[in-house]
Amino acid sequence: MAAKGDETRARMIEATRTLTEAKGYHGTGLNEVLALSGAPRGSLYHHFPGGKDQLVGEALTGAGREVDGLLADLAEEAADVPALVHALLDALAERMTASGFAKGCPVATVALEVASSNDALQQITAEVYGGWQRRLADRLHADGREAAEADDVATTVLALIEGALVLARAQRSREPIDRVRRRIAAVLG
Amino acid sequence: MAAKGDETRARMIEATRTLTEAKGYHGTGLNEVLALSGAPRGSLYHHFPGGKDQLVGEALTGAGREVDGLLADLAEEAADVPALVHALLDALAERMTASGFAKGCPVATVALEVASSNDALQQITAEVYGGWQRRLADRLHADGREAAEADDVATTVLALIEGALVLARAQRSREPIDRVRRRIAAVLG
DNA sequence: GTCTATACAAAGATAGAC
DNA sequence: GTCTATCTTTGTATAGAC
Repeated sequence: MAAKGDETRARMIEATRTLTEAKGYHGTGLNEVLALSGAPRGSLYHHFPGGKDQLVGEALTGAGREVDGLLADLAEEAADVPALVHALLDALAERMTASGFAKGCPVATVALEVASSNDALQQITAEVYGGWQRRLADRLHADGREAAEADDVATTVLALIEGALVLARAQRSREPIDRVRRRIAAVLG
Repeated sequence: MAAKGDETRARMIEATRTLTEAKGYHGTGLNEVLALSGAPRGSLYHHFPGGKDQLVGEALTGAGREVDGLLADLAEEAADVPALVHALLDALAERMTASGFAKGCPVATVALEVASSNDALQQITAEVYGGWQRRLADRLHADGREAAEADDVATTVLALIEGALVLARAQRSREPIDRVRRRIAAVLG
């Protein structure tokens, strides 16, 4: 059975995911994390001796794994890659509007903040994006694309999604996502 | 002739642009801005009575105007939109690598941080992106695209560029930009 | 009106009680 | 081993000297 400390630990990571997705690494205070998770102050460095970086790092890898699982599911269900991307964009747009434009890509905000100033976290964001890209490239390759082109297309699709999330959140509108969605067929042509 | 205070003011905005592009709104301290710009401590609230938000706001609008000017120049020089985007991606990739992956999109990092928590700055980032989108849509329309499609394509191109910059900075590699660049013809087809 | 010194709050991290 | 209280630093903002 799961110990109580493990639940607390999980709640702290979940709170960190929510807060860093909306406001980034520097915008998320550990006090906020404790308040949102309901965890007591002293538990923080007990569960995360590496401090804030460890906590945010685990939040990033957790979000990365979750999206990767979603991608794997969609890759299995969808008839083709356009259908996969359509379903993904719908899910992301819904999640974003439901959160009042607080939720977009769970790693992008932190990724941009740490890219040139925090090696440990930069490496984690790089690996998360690399995993998603590979998942898309594999499906494109399975559908008959040559490997090098599958890599180019997968990165392009991922960039398109990430960019649409940036624009949608910046403009507080799902329209950029919908516009990009209408052009997916052309992008994958 | 320009007063000395105006130069100091301009240097503070420039320093803010550099720092917020790399580390975001919350990651940029006013002490850092003062250190990088060489401005004295007391000048800050003299030149920017609105404090940090005014300073960052002016940095964002300045960066927006500068990129808009670049877009206008490229729109005039380039033979077609693919050539325009190629030139833009080349310039952005060069700028990014030359800065050690500190420079990507000058507004994206802040845009993601403030989207759901700072109304004044969110509005500025929304307007900056809106201006860039319009600039691209106008050129597409001038090239013969129907207006609604020009909007869709312009937003798609902008999203693609923004996403490529996110991935490139996260992975500290210009390869995502190069991969996207190779797919531009297909996207605009 | 330009700058130095400082106030006040919040950050991250730790020490020690239980 | 779980939590309370505190320590140090850094953040933004302001007051007052010149």
